[in-house]
Amino acid sequence: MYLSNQRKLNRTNICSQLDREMIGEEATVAGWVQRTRDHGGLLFVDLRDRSGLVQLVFSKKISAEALKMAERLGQEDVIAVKGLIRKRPEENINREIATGEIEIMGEEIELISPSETPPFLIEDKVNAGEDLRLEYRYLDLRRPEMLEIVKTKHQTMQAIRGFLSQRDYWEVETPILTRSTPEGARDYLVPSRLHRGKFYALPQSPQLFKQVLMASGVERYFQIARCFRDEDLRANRQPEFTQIDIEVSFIDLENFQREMEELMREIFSLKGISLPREVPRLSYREVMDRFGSDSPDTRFGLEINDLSGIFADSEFRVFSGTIADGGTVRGIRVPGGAEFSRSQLDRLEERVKEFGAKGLAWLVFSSEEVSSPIAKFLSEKEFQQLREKLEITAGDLLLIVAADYKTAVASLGQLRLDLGCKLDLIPEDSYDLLWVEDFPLFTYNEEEERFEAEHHPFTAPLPEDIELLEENPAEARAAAYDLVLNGEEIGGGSIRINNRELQSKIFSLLNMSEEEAEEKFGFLLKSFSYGTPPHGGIAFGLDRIIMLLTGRKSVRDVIAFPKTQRATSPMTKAPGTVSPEQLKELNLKTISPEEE
RNA sequence: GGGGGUGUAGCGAAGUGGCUUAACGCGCCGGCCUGUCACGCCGGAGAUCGCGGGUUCAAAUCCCGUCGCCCCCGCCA
Repeated sequence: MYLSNQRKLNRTNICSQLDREMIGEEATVAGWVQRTRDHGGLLFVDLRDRSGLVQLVFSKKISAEALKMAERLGQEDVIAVKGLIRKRPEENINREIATGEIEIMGEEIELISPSETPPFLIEDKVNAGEDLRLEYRYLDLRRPEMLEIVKTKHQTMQAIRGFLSQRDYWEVETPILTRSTPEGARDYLVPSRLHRGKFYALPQSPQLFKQVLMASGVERYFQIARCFRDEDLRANRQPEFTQIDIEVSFIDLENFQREMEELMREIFSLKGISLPREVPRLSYREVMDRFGSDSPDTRFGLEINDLSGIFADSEFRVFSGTIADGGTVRGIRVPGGAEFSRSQLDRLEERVKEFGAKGLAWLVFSSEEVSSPIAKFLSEKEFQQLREKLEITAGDLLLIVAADYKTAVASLGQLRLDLGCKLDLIPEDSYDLLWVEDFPLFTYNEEEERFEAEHHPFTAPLPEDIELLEENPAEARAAAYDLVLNGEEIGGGSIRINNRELQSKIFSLLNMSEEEAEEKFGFLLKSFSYGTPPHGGIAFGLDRIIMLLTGRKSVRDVIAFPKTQRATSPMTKAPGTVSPEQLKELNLKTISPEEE
C-alpha cells in the first residue's frame, strides 16, 4: 500500500508573513513542529519554517478533531494547519518572537510527514557534538542560526555576481576535470577510463584557465569556483573550498585594488558591517617584523620588537651567540604579564617550541628589579636599554626568543595571538582590513635545495627588482598582494608574467626545465605567444569571508556539507570503497598496507 | 609524520580504585492539567562507561594498545 503524495492543505503563507495586518484572515501554514505544550484540552504548537515560528492553538472549542490529532504530534513532524489568525490576548503576547502578537486557531490539521525522535534538539543553543551534527547535517541545518548562514552565503554570492557583472566582469566556468600541474598542493586525482594509466586532476584553483581567458580576450573574468587541495585540514581549511576568482586584462593595479576593497565593503555591508575606508598597505617585511605573520591581526598591540641591538655583545651567550650566527633576538612586552604563573609561562614556552624555537626567555619587571631565570646573565645596562626601548612599566612581562629570523618572528607571532586571545585584547566587533605587499618572489626550500615560487610561478617580479633575478633572486620581490581581514588571509593575487623570456627565466630559477614547463603548462605559454594583454587578478576565499561575516570560528560552520578533520563525511560516509568492477574498468589496483 | 585535548543512556554532562544499585539536566514513554511559549505536576523506561588487552580481592577510575572527533605543528604555489 502506498500513501498518496496528494495533500489536503496547501500552504498559503510562510510563518513570518503573519502579522497584525492579517488578523481575522484565514491562513494555512506548513512546517516543522518545534514544540508542543499540552494543557489538557488546550494545546499549543510552535510551528517552524525557515522564516521563523508561529504559535498554533488547538482546543475543543475550535475543533475537537484537530485537537485530538495535535495531541499526538512530536518534535519535527511536518504538518500543515489551517485556521483563523487571531490577535492574542494582551497578557499573552510573546515579545520574543516576531509573530508573538498573533496565533492561529487550528481548525484543520494534516500530518504530512512524521518524524522519528531526532538525535538532538533543533535549537540555536545546540547541545550536540559536531560529529553528530555532521552525521545528521540536515537536522543541524534546520537550526535557525545555520539556515541564517546558508542564507547569508546565498546573498553574498548574489551580491558578488551583481557587483562584478555591473562592472563588466563576465562569469566564465572552467573545467573541474583538468590535469595535474607541478608545485603547489597535492592534487586530487581522477582516473581516466578511456586512457589507461592516465589521470585527471581536480583544480587547486582556476589559475591557468583564467590566464588563458585573458589570452582569449575576455578581459574581465570572474568565477565562484570550487577548488580542491589534498592537504591536511584546519579550522579554516577544507579540502574543497570556494574561491571568488577574478582576473583582468590591461590591469591598473591601483584601481583594481580599490575595486576589490569596494567589493569587500559591499559584502560586509550585507551584515551591517562597515569596513574601513582607508585600507593600509604594509610590506611583507614590515608585517613579519611587527606581527610575525603574513596575515597579521592588527586589532591589538603586543607587537614584536627587535632586541638584537641590545644583546649583540651580551654576556649571555644564548643571545649574543645567536646573533653572531646570523640569527636574531626578538621580544614581546606583555603589559601586566607579571601576573603569569610559572606553569603558564611553561605553556607559552611549549608553544614557541612547536614553531622550532629552542626556548622562551622571560623577564618580569617590577619598579626596581627584574626577576628572570636569566637575570644573572644580563647586565644593568641591558635592563636599562630594555626599559627605554620598550617603555617598560612595573608589572610588565617580556618574552624573548633567540633564533633564526623566521623562527623567532613566527613563534612570537603565534604567542602574540595566543596572548591576545587569553588576555581578551581582541575587540570582537572591529574589522581591520589591510593589504600585504612586496612578498618575496621565491622561498628557498632547504630540503630540495631549490627556490620555490612564494605565490605561484606566473607571478611577475616587481619591475624594479627584475635585475635582482640575475645576481640575488632571493631578494627579488613579487608584484603580489594579499588582502587580510582580522588576521585571516581572505584573498591573494598578483600581476602575472606575460612575457615569454621572463617566464623562462623564472622557470630556470625554479629549476624547471623548458621541457618540463612545456609538458606541464605548455598550453598557457603557447597562448601567450599569440598576443596576450598584461593582466593580473585576485582570488578570495569565500568560505573564510563568510566565516568572518557570520562571526564563526570554523569554515565547517559555513559550508553546508563539510568534511571532518580526517577529510571524511559522517553523513555520506565518503570516501567509500568501490566495486572490483569499477576498479577493473579504470585499470586500477589497490595495494594493502602489508604489500607496501 | 608529530604534539595536545576529548570520548560515560538519544543529547549535554557529574563521577579519577570500594562509600554507585553510575548523579543531574534535556529529550523519550504513561498519567493529570483551558493561556502556555525552556508550560507545570506525578510516575516510568533507557548506559557492553569508545573498543581490545593487562594490573588488582575489586576498574568508568590505574597501565598498554587501538579507533573516532577537535585544536595545533609539519603541509597548504
